[in-house]
Amino acid sequence: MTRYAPAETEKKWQKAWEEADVFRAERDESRPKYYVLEMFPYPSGRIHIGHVRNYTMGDVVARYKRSTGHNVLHPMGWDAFGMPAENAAMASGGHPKDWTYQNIADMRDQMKPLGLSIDWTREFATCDPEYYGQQQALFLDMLDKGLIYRKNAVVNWDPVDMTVLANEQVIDGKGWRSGAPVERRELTQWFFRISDFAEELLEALDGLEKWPEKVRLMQKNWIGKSRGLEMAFPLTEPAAGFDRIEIYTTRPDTLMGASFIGISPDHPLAKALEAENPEIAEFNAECRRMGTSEADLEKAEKKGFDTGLRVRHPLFPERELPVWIANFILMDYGTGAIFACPAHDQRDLDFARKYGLPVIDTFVALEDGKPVENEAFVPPKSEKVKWLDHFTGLDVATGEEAIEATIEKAEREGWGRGVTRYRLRDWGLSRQRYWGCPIPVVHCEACGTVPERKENLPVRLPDDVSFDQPGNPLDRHPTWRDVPCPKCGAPAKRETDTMDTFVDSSWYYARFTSPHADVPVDLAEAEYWMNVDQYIGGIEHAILHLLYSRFFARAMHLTGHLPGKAIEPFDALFTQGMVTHEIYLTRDENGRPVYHLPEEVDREKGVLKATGEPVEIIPSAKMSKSKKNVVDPVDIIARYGADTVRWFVLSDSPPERDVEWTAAGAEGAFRHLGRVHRLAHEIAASDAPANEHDEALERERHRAIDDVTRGIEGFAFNTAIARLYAFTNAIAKSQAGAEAKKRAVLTLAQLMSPMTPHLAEEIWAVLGGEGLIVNAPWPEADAKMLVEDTVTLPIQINGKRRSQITVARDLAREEVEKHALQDEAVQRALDGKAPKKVIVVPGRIVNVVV
RNA sequence: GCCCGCGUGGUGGAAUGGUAGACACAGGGGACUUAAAAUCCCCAGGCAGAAAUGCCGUGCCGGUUCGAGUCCGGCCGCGGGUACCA
Repeated sequence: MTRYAPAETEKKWQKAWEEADVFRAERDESRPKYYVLEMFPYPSGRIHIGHVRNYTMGDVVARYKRSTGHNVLHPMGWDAFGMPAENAAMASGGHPKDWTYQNIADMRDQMKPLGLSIDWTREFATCDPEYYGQQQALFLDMLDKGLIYRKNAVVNWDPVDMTVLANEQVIDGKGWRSGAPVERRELTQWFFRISDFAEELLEALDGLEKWPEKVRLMQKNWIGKSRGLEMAFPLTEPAAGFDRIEIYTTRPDTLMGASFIGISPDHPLAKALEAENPEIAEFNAECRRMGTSEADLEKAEKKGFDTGLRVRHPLFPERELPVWIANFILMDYGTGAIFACPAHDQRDLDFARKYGLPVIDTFVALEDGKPVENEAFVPPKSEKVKWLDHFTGLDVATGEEAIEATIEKAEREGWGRGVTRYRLRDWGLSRQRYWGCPIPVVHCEACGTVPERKENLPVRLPDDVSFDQPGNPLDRHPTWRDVPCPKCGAPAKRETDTMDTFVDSSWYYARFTSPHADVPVDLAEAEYWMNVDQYIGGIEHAILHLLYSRFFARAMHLTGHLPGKAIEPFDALFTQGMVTHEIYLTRDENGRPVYHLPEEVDREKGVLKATGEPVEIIPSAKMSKSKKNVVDPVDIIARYGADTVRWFVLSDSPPERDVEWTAAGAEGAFRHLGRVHRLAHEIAASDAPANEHDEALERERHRAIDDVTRGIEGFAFNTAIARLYAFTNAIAKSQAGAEAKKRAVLTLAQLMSPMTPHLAEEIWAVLGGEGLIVNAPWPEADAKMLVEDTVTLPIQINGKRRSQITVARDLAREEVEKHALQDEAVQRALDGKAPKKVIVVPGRIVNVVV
């Protein structure tokens, strides 16, 4: 008998699929289509176990849908622009392009042995000029439609390297290479008007029924619709050309608790005051000496500066409030100015206590309402509270009621307007980097900003660049940068910023429907293939990538590049958990982390093998190359074969949950597949006659079909596999005849085929299945074979399981109760008394309360 | 800080509000073998007990319910996102 030898058989079946060209997807109106897509990878150079998990899940869905008669589109490509390629070029002197294409070749070589049912004829990389040229065409059409505009925005500026840093490159407020404290600096940048779509993107979330609730909730909160009041506080004396400060608040009901006005260091008034007051200039400069990330700003120590200016409270003209510049107020939200109500906002309270500002209660709890001391009183807006002499006359009311009453009063009296605002900001797409899609515009002194002509697309990245100095090499590339104006022909300069890589990944799913078209998307193909029926990817993309894609699909529709049906491009979304692994780090002389590979660390002693230096161990974190905690699955594939790895990653954990990676257990998966292989050969050689055990095995076969099918449909791959273990055990133990066993093993092979396609083909061939299993229709369970005549019910006494009874499946409730009360354990517990209550849940449980 | 998740045996995990620990991994015992490997069989949450069985047990505290791992409230811990990592 042949041993299970995946190294040989997996290649053989991959060749058979290739020769039959089974995974090529062609438009075919006569068959229902199914488009399954996994989030495409960044070509870091090595696949990691998270990729394997992601693509195996997608492959299970793709293969299952194929066998249920669908015309399946299952493509693969590369999210190939981005910072790591430039970092590699800076570190080792190569070119981002060479690095990227080499990585793609390497990763493709690592992926192919997995036997994924991918239509490789549709493969592309976002750094292919054929792709990014079409992206430039989309940009021009969107610019023409008014979906894109320019404005100033802040970036992280490294004053030593004289370059813009990504948030990731700012560590503890310092540039990652120079170590210099970063500054916030304003640049003119391109923006998508995504905030114009805030309401629509919010409302459409309700229709995404096949998306996880948590993702919809995250997006809802991110869009952040709020109802509030816009109003102005007049300055007691005009200053720096301002006579008032416009604020926006979602809690106008607490206006009488206002204790000061806070403005952002980037507020126009704050900037104007810098010219007059060197102390303010210094304070603002200090505030700007930090990164731009929201997390950093919010977590930074709260600091303020009293401008000395005063405003008059519009409702209580006798009250004057001081105007402070505060580092925690963001210019991007609202108007960049707030009124602070320390009694009902913890951050305001901390600030007030620090600077000795008043704390004025506006409401207290209904029961034992006490004034605020060191903890702000912030009940839910829907909770009734006792108002203290409220200006609307309310006494006991909820926050919501008080807000509405305040807005109504403000509008009636003319000192404020109720407005709806969104937290969502426009999407800045400019990046001051080389390795991205060039923004196809030219800046002309006479004509201003001029779009490139479409016939000149793609605007190709120049190859002759170097990364031996910091900054964007496009800025110092005269023959690429200096071009004639497309409009007037005068000397002009190309835009040297490139696009955010999120733009690349916001439409690749549409490009896959016609990857070689000479327009961005062939509408006939998109009409057939869109939408993506099942999208699969990491939960870390729950907001940005998915929200940008939803916006971009709408923008593409408005510019005629997608049919209206595709404005929500992903019908169903599954967010897989991340594969995590320990991180090992030491610190350099400046306290900055230095990461180490697992093999460099003595895990037992917690030290570096080479130096004996102690390492910090972070127990669990997302795998990332920069943190050096990526585990390479290639060795395991080489050792056990693709089917074992596929089986193992699916069986190991529920797909939506994060998993700490450990290879322990892969061996067991391999042994099991070997067992299935052996079982198939034994049964193929058997001629045991039909007998009385056949029916039981046949019933088990139908139950397995039913359970596994439901497991796959519901993304419960781990339990589907547990069921397949049980089915295998049942076949092995069964004494049924050879025919019944053959039927069972053929079904086992089919049920396993989405997970372990090579082994399934092998078994199918051994047992004389017709053609390739990949082309065989999915087995169907006979409902009649699934029902049992009797059912065993647990009996609880006072909610604790004490006994059980076996009764006919359809026995009446009263009869079940009667039987249960006869039970010995129940009799003992009752001790002759009548039960207080008996609960019978038919088919499930009996609970006797004594 | 804010938003969203997650927390169950030695380990991965299972469980429409209804028998907590399915199915595995690691482990222990046994069969086969000269031996080993491979394979097959059995055991296995904790405590007490020879056993029957009893008590305890799903991060912690409280609540709803005949019944809570599951629902609600409050904590603790961990993870993701936080708009220039992808």
